[in-house]
Amino acid sequence: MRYSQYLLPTLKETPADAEVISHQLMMRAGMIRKVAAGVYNYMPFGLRSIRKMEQIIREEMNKAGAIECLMPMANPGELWQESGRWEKYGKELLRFKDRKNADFCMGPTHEEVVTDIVRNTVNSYRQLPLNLYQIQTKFRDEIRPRFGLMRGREFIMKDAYSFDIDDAGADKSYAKMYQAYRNIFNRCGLKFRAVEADSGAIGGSFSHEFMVLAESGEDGIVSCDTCEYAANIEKAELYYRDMETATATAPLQKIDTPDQRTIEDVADFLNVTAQQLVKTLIVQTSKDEVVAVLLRGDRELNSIKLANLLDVDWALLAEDDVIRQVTAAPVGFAGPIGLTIPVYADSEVRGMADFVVGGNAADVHYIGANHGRDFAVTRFADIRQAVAGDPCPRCDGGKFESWRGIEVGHVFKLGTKYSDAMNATVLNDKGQAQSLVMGCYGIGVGRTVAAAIEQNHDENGLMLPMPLAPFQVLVCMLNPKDDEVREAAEKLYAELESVGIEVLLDDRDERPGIKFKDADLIGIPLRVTVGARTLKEGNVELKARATGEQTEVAVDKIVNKLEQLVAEGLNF
RNA sequence: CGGGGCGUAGCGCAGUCUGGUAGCGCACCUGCUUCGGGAGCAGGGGGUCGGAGGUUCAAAUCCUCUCGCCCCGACCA
Repeated sequence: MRYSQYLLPTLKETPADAEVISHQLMMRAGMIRKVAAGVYNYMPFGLRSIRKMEQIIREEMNKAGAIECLMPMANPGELWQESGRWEKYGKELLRFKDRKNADFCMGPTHEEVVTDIVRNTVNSYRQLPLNLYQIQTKFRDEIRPRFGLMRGREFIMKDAYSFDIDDAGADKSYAKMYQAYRNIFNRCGLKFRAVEADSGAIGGSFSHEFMVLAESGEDGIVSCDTCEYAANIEKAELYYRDMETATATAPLQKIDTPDQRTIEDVADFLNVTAQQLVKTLIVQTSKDEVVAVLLRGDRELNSIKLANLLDVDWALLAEDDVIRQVTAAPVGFAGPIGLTIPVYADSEVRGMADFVVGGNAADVHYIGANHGRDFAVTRFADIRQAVAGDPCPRCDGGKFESWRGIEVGHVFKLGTKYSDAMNATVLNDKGQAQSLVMGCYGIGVGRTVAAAIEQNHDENGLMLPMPLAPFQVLVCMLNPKDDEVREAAEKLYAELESVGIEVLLDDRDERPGIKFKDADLIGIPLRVTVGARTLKEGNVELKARATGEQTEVAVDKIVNKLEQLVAEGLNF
């Protein structure tokens, strides 16, 4: 490709609305342009990386035995009504009507459609296992799209769905996908971790997320410093193997705490640490229950764990008027003593005695409070947010480390949730109808490219690894008006094309400074500079974008050298 | 959904408080010079100031409504 005839609109300045580095660089390098909030054009240069990502995914999926198909973006509402998600999915599901006033939605994921395919075309266990995948544009009307391709509303996703006759088969399908995902992200040169995750709105029983490690990641992850355990912070289990129920030693005492509402206020006022306080949260659930939740003063509630414990869709902190009604006190003085609603306490609270709690009255707290003696706990359970330093639930002595990650892939074991709801059965070897056991597996294509940029850039621009780079080699023709330079660069360009190397020839009539700055910005892994200075010696200059390493190579050796470097997939 | 901020040329911004008929840098076009890390000089094109309504002799500027975009929050007890 000739730069002079290509559409590669680079920006000298960072667009004002781009916050994270991948978004800024994708804009500046002319890879994407925004059309609306969370909706982007893939410009020619960016599309090349996207397509490479897709191809890596496609190859690994095929190798793992999955079969590519393509389902529609516009989904009939009736399929979603059948699964129950038409009501349940919420506002992220973009719904609309066709001219006959029939319900439709833009597919945010395709369990319904793929289940419909399989129930209509697969009748026997002999046709299983089956894994169908597609690489397709999805639409989710996100509350807050942000960070360019990182969280768009419209985005390209690879989604795969496995169908098995039984759990054991589903486990095998899951394991294959898990391995395929490892291969995919390894091929992209990404630093990532597979972590245990909450299965969220898609539903199901078990799942892993593939997290690319990056400061800008939206997800918190913890991993054990000793064993293999790693999990999304939403899911990370906490288990106290030596925790004993604490015994009360102090008497319960009511004390005045005028205007001391927050944990910090109360701790300071009583001259104790937050660890000696137990905070009482009033929580409202999707089933319209109100419960109290007890946590050590410095801990945070994990509302996903709580929702799972209570078997509800969501469990959120109650509105102020509900708190006032339940506690008969102003907000800030809730406590477990005398409450009539169920009280759920974090496991950690079991080991606490003689603590401070709110008094359910204005300006009153209790000290010397004890569960069992002063109030009853409906149930102790793991309901708090994990933090660095917490004990590992899987091994003895391991401690959590924490970091940020970008979720680029997610594998779920779904079970029979959708096949039951949509009556997708096959006959088993005894001739009986049996629900299919499903799994689903997604990769955010654009997000993975963005994540790769988060991990591979410097202050001058992109440094995408060879497998994802839009081109493999940039030939930088300095001063096209110099006949010798032009002819040498043109010849090199033609030769590289003929051996199948993806080459961009910068034949623009621009000053060297502009060409070098653009070269660094767009970050093609290998740059060959053809200029009068080195050409006199019969050489061109070879520079690796990622390392900055630079060397002169004879004109008649450069094609071989580049072929070799590209084949190795490495910057030298 | 709540809070904050911003919409003026392709990009980055000034002008808005204090109303007087739109400007700077980059980019773009023409010419000359220049040519190994974002050149110089000269000339030039491009904006219904997000939209609608209102106040006024006069509105980018003041008022009302509206649309779009960005950020933060949605864990206060």
